[in-house]
Amino acid sequence: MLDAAIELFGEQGFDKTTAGDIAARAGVTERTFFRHFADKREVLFSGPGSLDEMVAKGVAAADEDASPLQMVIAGVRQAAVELVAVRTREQAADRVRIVEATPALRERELLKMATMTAAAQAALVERGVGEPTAGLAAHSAAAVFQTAFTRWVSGDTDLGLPECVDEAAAALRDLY
Amino acid sequence: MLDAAIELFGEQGFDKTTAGDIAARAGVTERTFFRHFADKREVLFSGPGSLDEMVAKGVAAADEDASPLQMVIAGVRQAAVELVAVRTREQAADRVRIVEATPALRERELLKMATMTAAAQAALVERGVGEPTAGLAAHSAAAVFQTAFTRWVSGDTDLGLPECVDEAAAALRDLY
DNA sequence: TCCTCCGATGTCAGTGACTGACATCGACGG
DNA sequence: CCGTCGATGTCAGTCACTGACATCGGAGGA
Repeated sequence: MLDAAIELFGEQGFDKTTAGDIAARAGVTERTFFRHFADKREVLFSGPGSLDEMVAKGVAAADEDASPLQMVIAGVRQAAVELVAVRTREQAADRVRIVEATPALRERELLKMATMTAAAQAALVERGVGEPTAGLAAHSAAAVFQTAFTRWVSGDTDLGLPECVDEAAAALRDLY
Repeated sequence: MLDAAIELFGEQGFDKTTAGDIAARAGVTERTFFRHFADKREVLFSGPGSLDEMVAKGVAAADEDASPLQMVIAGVRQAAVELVAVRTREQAADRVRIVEATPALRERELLKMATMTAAAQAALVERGVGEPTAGLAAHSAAAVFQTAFTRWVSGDTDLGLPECVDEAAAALRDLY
């Protein structure tokens, strides 16, 4: 079903593909499609294991005497490690191509990213960081992740995703 | 039309309000509604003067020998100044209440924010900042703006929006 | 003054995303 | 062999949005 969706989106684009098309290729009914996914876009965002949990785990496991920023960055690095275990760069690139081509999908991606940011913030607060600081740090970490992911997918580098995170984190430090 | 929409969303919520309802209260047809707004959500995001332009203007006007981060923050501060000239805190709070209550609207808001971030990044690049640095700085500035805006709207402070931006910018510096 | 043109609006029919209610069917325990 | 239950199919309906075409009122020229 997920495969059917990715195929069709790749072939004819997201907008030209109806929910019925996807269901048909997957051998089910449109109705069952909507029982599995809240809406048509969600097909592309419902892999196993959410970014949220990965990041939260990473933050929780971060070094005791690290700064808030170091803790969240450890969190997104952890997420990066777990992510490459599930998806190849090739798959990620295909997915990115589809998402970038459709505003509606970009929107959904931003929502997922915001959810991850909120999870990171909550995890920081859990570890005793103040609210405003946690929010700022979480957003910074999200920026690092996004920068790293974009670079990784672009193919301009041979680095793995976690190494790209390290690189982006270093660039962030240089902002000051 | 915009007023009709805000009223109805406040009264019965976004989901329970059809595009036809809004049009009817505004004394026009549903079809005309969709000629003015790309979709139902867009009503809440199509005020006069976009954040993008304000930020870009602010970045362009920033001090010559400022750091990239200082430039973008000047940009969002400029946007803050122009924004309070158009909307009262009360109006902003009403709008926030509606948006927060509806995932679909949160999504759209995130898209607008991302657009602003992209504009900020482009403005930085325009002033000679390197791509990755510009991206990170723009995201940081977006985080500052969001933090400031949230605080301003919350009513926990008597500060104006621009002053909240200053406050958040100071908190960002303290991350290091 | 009348005609013409044009932008804004109304009308209508159609597509597609999603939802609720109900029927069906196959596995599984009793 | 029967009852139950979760997953699926069926069907009808609502609503967001779109394209094609008709209408209408005002600005400007003959």
